[in-house]
Amino acid sequence: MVKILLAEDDSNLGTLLTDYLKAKEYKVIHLTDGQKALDTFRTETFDICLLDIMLPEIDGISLARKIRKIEKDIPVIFLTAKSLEKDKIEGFAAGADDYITKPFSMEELLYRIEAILRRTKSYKEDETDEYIFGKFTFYPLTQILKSDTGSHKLTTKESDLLKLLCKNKNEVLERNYALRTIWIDDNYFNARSMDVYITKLRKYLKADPSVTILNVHGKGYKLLCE
Amino acid sequence: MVKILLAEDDSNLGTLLTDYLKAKEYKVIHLTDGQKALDTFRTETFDICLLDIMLPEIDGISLARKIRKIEKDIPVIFLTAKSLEKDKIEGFAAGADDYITKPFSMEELLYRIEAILRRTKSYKEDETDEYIFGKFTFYPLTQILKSDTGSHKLTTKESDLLKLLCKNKNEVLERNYALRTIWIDDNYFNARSMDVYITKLRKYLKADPSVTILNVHGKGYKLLCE
DNA sequence: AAACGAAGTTAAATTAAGTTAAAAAGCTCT
DNA sequence: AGAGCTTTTTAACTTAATTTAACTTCGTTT
Repeated sequence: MVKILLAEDDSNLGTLLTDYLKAKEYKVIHLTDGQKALDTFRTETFDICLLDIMLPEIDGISLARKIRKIEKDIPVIFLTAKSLEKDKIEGFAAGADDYITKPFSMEELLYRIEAILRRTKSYKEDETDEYIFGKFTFYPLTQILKSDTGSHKLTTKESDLLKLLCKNKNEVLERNYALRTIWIDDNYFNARSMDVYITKLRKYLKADPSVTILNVHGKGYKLLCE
Repeated sequence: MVKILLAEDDSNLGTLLTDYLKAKEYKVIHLTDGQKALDTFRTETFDICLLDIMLPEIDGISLARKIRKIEKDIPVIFLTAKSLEKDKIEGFAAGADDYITKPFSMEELLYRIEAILRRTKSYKEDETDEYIFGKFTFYPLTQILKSDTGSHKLTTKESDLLKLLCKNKNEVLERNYALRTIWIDDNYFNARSMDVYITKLRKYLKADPSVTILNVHGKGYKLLCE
C-alpha cells in the first residue's frame, strides 16, 4: 500500500485530504507542523510527501531539503496558497517533483500523485526479498548470502551495503548516497569504514569471478554481473 | 544528450523555448502542429515531450494519447494558456506527467523537465554495452578494452573518455564538451589532464595501427577507424 | 621564419581506494 | 555488572588513479 506523508497545518484541508486519499486506498499520515513531519519521516518510510509551504516550526521548503537529505529520491509535491513565481522556483530548487496551488481539486491532486508514482514505481520495487546475481542469492531480510559453495550470514552493515549495490546493479552506487543512507553522515571516517566493508563483500563475492564490485574513481561503486 | 519534442504553434514562444533549452544542452525538435509532431515522433526517438494543448491539426491532448500508444512511458508535459480545471483533468487523464500554465518562467519549466528526467532515468539508459572498432572491443560498463593481443582494465577516466570518443566515432568530439561531461568544469588544468588521458588511450590503441585518435586543432579529437 | 598558443609526453605530487590488524563499541548470557 | 563474544570503527600502511608541472613539439598566424 502506498504510504503518504501529509504535512498541512490547516486542519480542515488536512482532514479533507486525508479522508479523500484514504478512500482511494492510500495510507496517509497527517502531521500539522514541519518538525513533527520531519520526526515522523525519520522513523517511518513513505512513498511520497505532500508538503504545505507555510508550516509552523519548519517551513515546507526547508522540510523538503531535510527530507531529501535523508532519502534523496523521495517524490515531493508542494501544496500552497501562494502562487508567487519565487516560491515555485525555490520549491523546485529544493527538489520538488510537482507543485499545486490552492485551491485545487482533489481529483487534480490525485492525478498528480498517480503520475509521479507511475513514473517512480519505487513503491513497487521497494522491498525485494531476494536478489539473484551470478551464482549468488541474497536475502536482505534475513541477511543471508547463498552460493553453490555455501551460505553466509552477513552482518547488518555488510547486508545494507550489498542491498544498495544490488538495487543499483550495473549502475553506479554513489559513495555519498550510500554513506548517507547507511552511515547517516558522510564524513571521512565513515568513508573509510565503508571501504573496509567493500573489501569484506569482495571476499564473499570471490566465489563467482563473473561478479565484481568495480570502483568508479571519485564517484562510487558498481556491482557488475551477468 | 536528452532529446525533447516540442509541439508549440506560437512561433515566438516556440523559438524562445528552443533556444533556451538548447543553451542548456538539450536537443530540441520544434514542430508547429500536432500532425507534424506525431509524424516526427513516429520516426525519431525522444526522451520527453512538451506539448501545447491548443495545436492545429491534432490538439495536444489527443496527441498525447497517440504518442502514449506508441511509447507508453514517455514523459509528457503540457504547456497551456488555459488554466481551466477541466483541461488539467483531461490532460492528466491523457497521461501527462506534468502541466504548466502560461505564462511560466523558463527556469520553472527547466526544473520540471529535470525533476521528471531525474525520476525516469530513461535518458541514462542510452548505454551501449559494447563498441567494436578495428580489432578492439570496448565494454564501457566493465571498463574493459579487449584486443586480440590481450585485455586491459581501464581506469574510470580512461573509460569515460574512450566512451565519448566511441560515441562520436569518425566525428569530432569537442574538447569543451568532453571536459564538461567528464571533468564537469572546462578549466585549463582539466584540459591538461585530458591531454594526459589522450596519450594513455593512444598507447592502448597502438595494438591496431588502423585505429588512431586524431587531434583537430582548436576543436577536439576524432577516433578514426574502419 | 618568428612568435604564440595548442597539444604531446613524461614524471612527480596529490588524493582516492585497498588491505590488514588492532581498538572500541555492542551484544548476550550468566 | 562483567566475561566472552561479534560487529564496527579507527589506524597504519600499501597501491592505484588522477592532477599538476615542466618541458617538448606541432600548427597557425603574422
